Amino acid sequence: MTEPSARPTRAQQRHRTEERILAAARQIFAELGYDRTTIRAVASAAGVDAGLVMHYFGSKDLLFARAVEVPADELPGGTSGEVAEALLTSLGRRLTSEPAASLAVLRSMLTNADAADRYRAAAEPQLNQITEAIPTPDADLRASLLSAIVHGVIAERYLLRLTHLADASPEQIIDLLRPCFQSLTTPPSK
Amino acid sequence: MTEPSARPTRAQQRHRTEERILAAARQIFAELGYDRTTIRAVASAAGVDAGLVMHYFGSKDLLFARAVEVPADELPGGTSGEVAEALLTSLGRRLTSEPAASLAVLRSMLTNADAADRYRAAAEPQLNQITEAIPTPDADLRASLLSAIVHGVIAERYLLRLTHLADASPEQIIDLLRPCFQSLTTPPSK
DNA sequence: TCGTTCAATCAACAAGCGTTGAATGAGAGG
DNA sequence: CCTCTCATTCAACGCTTGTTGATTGAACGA
Repeated sequence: MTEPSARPTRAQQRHRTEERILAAARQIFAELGYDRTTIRAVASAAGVDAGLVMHYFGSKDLLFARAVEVPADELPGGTSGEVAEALLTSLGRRLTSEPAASLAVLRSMLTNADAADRYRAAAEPQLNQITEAIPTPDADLRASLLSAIVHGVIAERYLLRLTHLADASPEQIIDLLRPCFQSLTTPPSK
Repeated sequence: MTEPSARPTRAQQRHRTEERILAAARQIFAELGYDRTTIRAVASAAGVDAGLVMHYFGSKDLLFARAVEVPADELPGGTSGEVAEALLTSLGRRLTSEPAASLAVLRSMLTNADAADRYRAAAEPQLNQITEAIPTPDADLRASLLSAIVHGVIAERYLLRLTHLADASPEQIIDLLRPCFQSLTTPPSK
């Protein structure tokens, strides 16, 4: 008979503390980027000692890796038009909720090689999916442009906080971008 | 009679050294971003002592400010179609030559508040120019999206080096983006 | 020519960083 | 109850960083 809110077992305690550290790490990495985030700051935000963070995660790099690992959301393939619409709804999801983990990657991407690799790794299957759906020889370039647009919009909305982009509703942004995505996924009509 | 290649005067010598430091700073800031760039690395790349960099520029922040100050290139106003085309040629210019100064800003933007302000300050007049040319109530959002696209493409080409984007010719990229820019600068036709 | 200026170097500081190893003290297991 | 485990803390290390002040020596002005 395990009482519901009894004293936690050791394994539970460890797991809770790890999660608390990871949550703090995600938030601070997202706010400050990799370089400016210190292990001491993460530890103090999680209410533990810096040594404990090292003891649990091994190094700052490994902590970053654990903090930002996230299941890449699936992007179903299909015709070019379907992929365009799927990309738009995926963008809409990322414009509605604000996942600290992917913001941490996005902010650290330009200065941390590991974050850049992680970004590429997360982007690659999506890029391939898009590429296959576009029936033109320059499909890979078109897919890369789509990716650049998505991440440019997210970066300027959440990280740079350009006012007009930060205030707009996701639907408004998506509606404005729909013709762009359609023209990039569709071969020249003539 | 000032011989052409005589021993340089003191003022000349100082100016040359300052320029050498600034060039090194631009390159290293562009490669590594603000945080990872050290004054010692800049000094050594310029072939001088780190103390001299401080003596000339006062602080790392001021050095960064001097290194990335750049005359904002003019963007002539006009009809919405003209602005779209002007934006495209401006993008083409930035995809052809590779100005280290603006890459330094771009790379440091997400982690250095000064770089972010600088980016905003450089983008604002262009944004206004674009906004005025678009005859819709959501003109400012459209302008912000155009800016996000431009910088997203540049970032993924030069900083992240996504292969398909890095290899493509500027003309190819511009041709693919033209419909996007036209749809964003033009009110819904129906 | 003499004193001043100033470009340039050198050595050092204080602070902050990631990281380590020993110490503590409370749970787990027999 | 005794022992082992392990979550957690603490103090310290070696290093790098931005920044400073003294110092040198050559160009400059009178």
